[in-house]
Amino acid sequence: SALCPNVINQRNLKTLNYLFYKRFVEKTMTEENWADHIQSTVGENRWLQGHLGQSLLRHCGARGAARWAQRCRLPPDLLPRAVAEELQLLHIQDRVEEVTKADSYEDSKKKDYYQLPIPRENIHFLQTWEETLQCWEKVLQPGKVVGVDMEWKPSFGMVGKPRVALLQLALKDEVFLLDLPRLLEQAEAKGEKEKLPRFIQMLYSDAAITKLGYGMSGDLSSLAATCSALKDTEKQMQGVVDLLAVDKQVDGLSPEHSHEERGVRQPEKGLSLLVQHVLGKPLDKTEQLSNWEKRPLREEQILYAASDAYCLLEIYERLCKDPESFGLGSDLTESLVGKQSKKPRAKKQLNKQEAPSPSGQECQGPRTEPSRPPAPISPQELSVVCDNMLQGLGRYLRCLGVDVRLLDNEDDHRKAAEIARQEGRVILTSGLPYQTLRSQVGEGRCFSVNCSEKAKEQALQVLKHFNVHVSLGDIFSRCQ
DNA sequence: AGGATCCGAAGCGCAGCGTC
DNA sequence: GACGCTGCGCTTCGGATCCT
Repeated sequence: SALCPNVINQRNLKTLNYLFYKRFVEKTMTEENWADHIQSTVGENRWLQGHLGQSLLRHCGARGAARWAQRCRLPPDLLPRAVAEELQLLHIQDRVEEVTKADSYEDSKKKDYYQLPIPRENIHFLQTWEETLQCWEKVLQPGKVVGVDMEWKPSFGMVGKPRVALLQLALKDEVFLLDLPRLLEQAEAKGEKEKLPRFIQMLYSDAAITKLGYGMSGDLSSLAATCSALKDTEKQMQGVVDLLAVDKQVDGLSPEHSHEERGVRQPEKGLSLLVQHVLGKPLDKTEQLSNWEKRPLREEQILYAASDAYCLLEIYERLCKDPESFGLGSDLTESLVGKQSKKPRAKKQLNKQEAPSPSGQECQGPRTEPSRPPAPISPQELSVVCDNMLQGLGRYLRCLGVDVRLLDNEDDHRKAAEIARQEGRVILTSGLPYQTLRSQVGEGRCFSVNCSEKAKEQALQVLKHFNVHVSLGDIFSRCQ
């Protein structure tokens, strides 16, 4: 089967082509990662090796192809002749180059990227059960805050869900990298299959341990695919903070005020961008797409994996310290932990007017005001802008002497916000727009009217809310 | 590539409003 | 009261984005 183009070979050939696209067209893969993937795709399959040789010649010429062929250990007899000849020459030059290679890239990278603040010795790569037990004892303690992340091999053209190849747990002083495939395999051999899943289960379901992640649902679905015993982890988990949720709030409210550098580089996104915002420097993501199933892991991979989990701790700590400066409520922990139960999507609850307040922000709906009634005002002192849905109410209020502005039919809610700001008016609206408008205008500058009431009832509602006292002289006072 | 999620646009039924 | 117009609320769908 190594020689004929059967189904599996065809699929791997497709993957091979895609990898060429990534490396030479999109240019989004480092040499190391690319070589790893190429090797794991082609393996010892001579048919694929032949294809690889030809593709290399096509994409990088005889000289370049020879380099890659050497690196991927392609048998010379399968290479196009021109490449094989270059390969001979290369062997001679190689010695010289090895010396200069080492120092070139070390410096260039660092400094510009987030660096792990803990020494290398404190990153532990765990492959045995005994080591894992020690990790366990340190992690499973009430009050701990743990950065959690996972890595798996990207599924370039492969079928089926990816299996987790590495589980990273970051504590304040050390990071544990669990070689999941290895540990599971070992446990299976010993007939202790449930042990590791149980540990993970305990970690996720313990509300006293704060788990930090970024986009955890993806991690968890991979985890479920890796180990069937962990299918329900997502449902049972407690004490989880997903920093992806924070990311949006930080982004939306204070877009890059931490650094005034513009134009130079902006390709940072996702977690890297969040790290840049909060900690100053972005994350080096070059290892993200590497082959996480290959052992041993390269040093760069180990550092990347550890940083990815550890930076969560640092971000969290920083955000907890002064959440306000990042535009977050002061109750960061609670709100985010609470937010985890995001599954039940707000469906029909909105009908009942009382907006659910998901993260504890006070809502200024019609029913929250009676705590401290302001001094009564006359209708002339109230300026409002009415949603076009509430034209009836608008006219009614106008008759009572209130300064009312009605939206034209083609205007949308942004217009209402604009007018409200420019003319210092309070917005009267209903339903969903209330939620959006409230966030756009100042405190108490937006009032939600119950749509199911008649205009008269609505008007009474408004007058009561703003404590407006209507006298006989006010009525029709705005009419010429 | 492939999977998950988010977000906005579009479609649809319903109901208020104005007009006759 | 019938009719047309219009916005709301809900659902669906596709594109963008992020993850490995």
